[in-house]
Amino acid sequence: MYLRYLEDLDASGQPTASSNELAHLCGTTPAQVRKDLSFFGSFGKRGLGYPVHTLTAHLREILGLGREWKVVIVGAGKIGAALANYRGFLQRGFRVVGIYDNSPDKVGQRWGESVIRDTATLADDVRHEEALIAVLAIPAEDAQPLVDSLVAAGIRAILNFAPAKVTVPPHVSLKSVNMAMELEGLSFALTHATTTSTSA
Amino acid sequence: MYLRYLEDLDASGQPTASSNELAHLCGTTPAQVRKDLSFFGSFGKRGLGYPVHTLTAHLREILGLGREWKVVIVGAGKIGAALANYRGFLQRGFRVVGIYDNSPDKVGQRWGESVIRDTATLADDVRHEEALIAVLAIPAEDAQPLVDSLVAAGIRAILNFAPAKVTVPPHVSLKSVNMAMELEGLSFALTHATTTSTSA
DNA sequence: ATACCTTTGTGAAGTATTTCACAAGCAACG
DNA sequence: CGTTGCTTGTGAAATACTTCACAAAGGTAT
Repeated sequence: MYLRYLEDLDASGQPTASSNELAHLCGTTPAQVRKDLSFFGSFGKRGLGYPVHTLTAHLREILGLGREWKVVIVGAGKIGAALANYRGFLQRGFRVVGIYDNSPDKVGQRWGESVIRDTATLADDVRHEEALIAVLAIPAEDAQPLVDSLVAAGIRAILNFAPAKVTVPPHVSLKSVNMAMELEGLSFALTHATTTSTSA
Repeated sequence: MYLRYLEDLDASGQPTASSNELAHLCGTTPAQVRKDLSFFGSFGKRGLGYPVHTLTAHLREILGLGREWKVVIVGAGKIGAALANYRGFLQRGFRVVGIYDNSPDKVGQRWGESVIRDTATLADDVRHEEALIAVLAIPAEDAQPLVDSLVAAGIRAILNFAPAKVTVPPHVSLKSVNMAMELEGLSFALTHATTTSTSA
């Protein structure tokens, strides 16, 4: 989150930012900002604040964005299309090396520079290309079997958009985004609206 | 999260579930399950566990899913399409009452049962229909102005898929999903992979 | 060079959350 | 109908996180 706002500040040419300023941007407190950043090192200058450009570079490094990550997208539906189109990935070092689907209608279609491949070849491709990250945008019922084959093929992280429970062994990182669950969180907030305000 | 797994158990006909069982399903601990549920009431039977069907109903009520929420989708791109297609919303009481876009090419197109309307009419429609939830799937630069007009029109909750910072007044709930940020979290986990395993 | 203003980095204090551990409740069985 | 085995609900303990508050710097103006 800090990286996001620091990039904006950097682009606007601002040389430094105080914890107070970052806190207001990020919706947190100055003390929180200082504690968070101090966990990774001592980046600021007293009396002046944090050097925006340098700190941005440090955070990128900390997040592991100094290298290129190969990503496969599984599922050439609407969400898969949205992800494949999203320029933000490449900008941040995530290179989509393949888009997969198991429908014969879709396999072979051209999407931008890439051609949709058959999910049957996914595991071999992952192994061969050494792709470490997979993004899943497939029906719920296909999720777990596919995850298992990806894990067997050496995948190391999975971003799951399928509305399904998936489990992975401890050495694989997993993050699930469930749109229905997000809306339910909002429903809860609305139902119990006092002065309570959710954000971020 | 509990609701998700309880629904599965309910569908499979299982009459009760212990905190231990729920914990394993949800990737948490039995004590955590009991503390969480006890916050809202005393649902379980000692020696037996929690009654799956009853608890499911209780959680739905707690989450505010006992009513219908009117939702507008703004942005008829790929993500908007994915959201509009998603059957999960209706199943959970979220009824999409309108899909909006500001591109003349898109306005008027039919998508399933609905026709894409012009964003220019959005604020009036929200006011008139009394839609309380908006889902944003639009370019980053359009996000804040649109949010402001939605807020002025009486929207009460926003689910934001635009990769942009948006701010809302305290009486409006906001949840943002940023795909690049999710991937960066995975990148961090991979970069600092020791035995550390992220999940959920 | 000195005084003064600003802002970091960080122990200590204050909150919040999670885990422990166990009494009390319920069902089943003989 | 008592005994046994399992499971909840919950105070208390343990752990984690956030905020406070202030000494130590860095800059700036005179």
